Amino acid sequence: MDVTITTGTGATDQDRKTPGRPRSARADEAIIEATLDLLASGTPVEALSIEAVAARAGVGKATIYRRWANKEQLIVDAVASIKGEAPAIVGTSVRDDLIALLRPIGQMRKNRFGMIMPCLLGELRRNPELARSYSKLTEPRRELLREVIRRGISTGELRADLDVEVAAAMLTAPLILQGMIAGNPALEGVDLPAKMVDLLLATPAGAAPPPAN
Amino acid sequence: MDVTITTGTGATDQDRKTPGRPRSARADEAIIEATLDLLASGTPVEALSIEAVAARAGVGKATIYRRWANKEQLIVDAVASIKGEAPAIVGTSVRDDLIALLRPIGQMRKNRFGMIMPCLLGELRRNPELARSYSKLTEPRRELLREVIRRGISTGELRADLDVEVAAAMLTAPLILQGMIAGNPALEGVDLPAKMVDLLLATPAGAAPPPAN
Amino acid sequence: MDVTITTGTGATDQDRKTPGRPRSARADEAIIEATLDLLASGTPVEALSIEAVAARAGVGKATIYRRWANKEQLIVDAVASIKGEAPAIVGTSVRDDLIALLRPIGQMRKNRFGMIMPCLLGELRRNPELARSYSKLTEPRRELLREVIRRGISTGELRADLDVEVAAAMLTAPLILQGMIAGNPALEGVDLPAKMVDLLLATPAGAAPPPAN
Amino acid sequence: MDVTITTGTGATDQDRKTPGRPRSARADEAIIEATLDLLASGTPVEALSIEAVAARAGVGKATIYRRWANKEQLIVDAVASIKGEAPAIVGTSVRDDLIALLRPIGQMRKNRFGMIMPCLLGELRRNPELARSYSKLTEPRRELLREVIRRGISTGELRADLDVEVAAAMLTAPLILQGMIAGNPALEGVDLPAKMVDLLLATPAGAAPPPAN
DNA sequence: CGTTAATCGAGACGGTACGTCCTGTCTTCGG
DNA sequence: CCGAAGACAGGACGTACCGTCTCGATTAACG
Repeated sequence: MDVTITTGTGATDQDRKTPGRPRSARADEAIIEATLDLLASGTPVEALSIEAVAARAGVGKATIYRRWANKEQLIVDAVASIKGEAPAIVGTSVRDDLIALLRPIGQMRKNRFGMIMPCLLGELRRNPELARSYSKLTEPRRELLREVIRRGISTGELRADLDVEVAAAMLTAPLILQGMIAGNPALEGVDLPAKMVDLLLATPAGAAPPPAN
Repeated sequence: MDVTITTGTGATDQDRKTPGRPRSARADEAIIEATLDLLASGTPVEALSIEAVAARAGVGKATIYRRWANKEQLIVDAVASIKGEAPAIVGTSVRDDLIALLRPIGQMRKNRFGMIMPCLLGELRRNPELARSYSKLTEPRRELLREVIRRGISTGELRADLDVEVAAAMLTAPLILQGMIAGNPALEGVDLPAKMVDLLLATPAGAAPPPAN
Repeated sequence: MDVTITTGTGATDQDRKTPGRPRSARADEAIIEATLDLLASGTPVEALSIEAVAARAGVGKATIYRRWANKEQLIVDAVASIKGEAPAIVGTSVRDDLIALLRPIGQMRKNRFGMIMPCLLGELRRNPELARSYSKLTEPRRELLREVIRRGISTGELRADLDVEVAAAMLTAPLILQGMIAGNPALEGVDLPAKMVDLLLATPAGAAPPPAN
Repeated sequence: MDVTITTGTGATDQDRKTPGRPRSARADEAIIEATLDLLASGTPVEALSIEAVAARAGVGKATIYRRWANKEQLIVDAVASIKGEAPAIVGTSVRDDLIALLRPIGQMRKNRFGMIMPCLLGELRRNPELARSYSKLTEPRRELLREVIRRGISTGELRADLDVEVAAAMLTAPLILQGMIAGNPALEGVDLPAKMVDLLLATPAGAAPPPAN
């Protein structure tokens, strides 16, 4: 077994042209599109069948299996393809920047990304490689967050004893949990991002602004 | 079709005894036991088949379907039945209590509860009733945590501007995410519970105690 | 008809008083009636389920199993209970008597007995005891037929070289086959009983009557 | 849902080749063979399960359901496939020919065809199309018989007032009944074919040949 | 410019599991 | 003890997908 499953990116390292008919790009698109369609239209991820994807894409099942080794990888690729939305832009105060960065996480529930992700968690748990590939996907946003935190520390806006990674986790995890999973009804009406950021400020919010700068 | 699926709680509405042979308690146990056995022995939740549970429990499939409408509810009931371990006990300082309370959450990864839960998230997301029943399961521990936080605020150990719910979320969510899902490699060696608790102390850990205030 | 439905346990006809509550005759009737109802209303014999009979009779399944060892015996008893119609009466000439005796056999197709019997053939084939009990059921009619044939031979109306059993078989079998099973379309409009009897007359029908008598 | 179940004849309406992988002829054979094996090895027809056929044939259940809409049609096709043995050949006297033609019918009891057929009668009764297809199967033998009878009438060996169809029915029906169903014990040792044929001879067997007539 | 070889759609293949139904047995209750 | 109700273990039903395979028909680039 020495199959080459190109999985999307398909960086054909070398110039060695494969003989025979090349793979149809239209099929790729149609498959991804069909997958997202089905997921968005309510199909639970675990109940998504390759058969249905093939039918909706107007494609033979083998055409899918030729590209993706299994259902999960297809779904991950499909999800990755929608993840391309631009992240938030940076503004004036560190507090505002953090809040702007965090807010969309809490609203995942409402978009199709939030509908799909929780169902992948089980698979992510079992398949570390997949988890890594997913984490690479979200890395840019996380890096952005870390940078803002670092800036906050250096400007004195945030507590000096902050560990950047720990702070990032404390800020994002509650939102992710709230966004993906059922969440705590006691937090329903609360402006969670602001409240959390305030807890990490060097000076309690509402108090005098940080000494200088 | 007017089936009664009793699912565990078995609230005998009234004293009216149901006619016919009563359901066997041994079957109940055998089914739950078989389910946990299979899950603990590596079967991915989504791949757990009623057929296999029935076979291992030495029970007809109908006996399972008579009690649980679907696989997910069976799994939730099964999981609920193992969750009964007593939570941590309270000690001396608020900081130590919090850490003692949080530490086991981060170690879920290693026990079978941590193996099972992530796979249920998708189902929890779609099925609010199920989510509620699950949340009732974890409520005692959450309440304990909230109490300790409240105590910390009143003694002045924790920041006065803490929202109890927000603080609880910030402390638990990172651990849950780290425990259930792959998590951040940058946090691998870190004593997350301690680091997080320290960030919510009124006075940075190691510094002088709060100035009366 | 003196049906003793005890089929199996049998021997209720003694004075030995059984202790406890006696079996309800209403249940017996209801079960038989329900069985015939279901069969007559199109249910294929092989698809008749004890469950359905019990439900329609308003009786527990165990009540049926207590009386009949299995489905086939229940059906046979049920069929036996409708078989009690009086056989034909004997008249003037042997030819007319035979025809009168044979005609109803050909019309079985139209009554519910004809609907039910063919489905029992398979069972009769495998279960000789059952076959014997069925044959006992039809014996009176067959004996009547043999008697008429014997009379015909002695009066000279029928061929002298007739074997009574063989003649009876030749007269009844085509009608049974035609009545129970699909039958030959070429025989659809034909007055089969008359034609067959004529072939066994000593003198061809329409020719001069037998010499003496 | 617009499935085509080809069931044997497979009249390819047009030359238009169906796309996709063609159906495997080996599977066809294996299924039929397994069906006959099971039936011949004692399985009552009504108890024959598709599951068992599939298992013995080494075939998926779907492969069977793709070809036959239900169990009965599968069985009929299976039976049809064994019925192909050449019928008897014609000889010298009409009497001998008839007897040679009839004898195998009475011996059906002993071969697997005789084991299987009675169980199909119920189905034949309910399903006229099926009955027709079965009757087509036996037609060649019946036609042969009719021909011999016609020859017997024209040569004067058989009674002149015979109706061919009626005579055929009288000769075959008793044998079929005796062969398929339990039958009359009084006929057990009798050479039924010979006895019956003799009754239709113009001159009683052993007597002088017909007087020219 | 015809080979050659991998692609395409379609759909059959051997399987597994589904959730329903029925079997024949058992276990309870109330009469 | 009977009758009803209904749970029990078992097993077949017919369906839906799985992941693989085999078709005839396209496509390119290579020779």
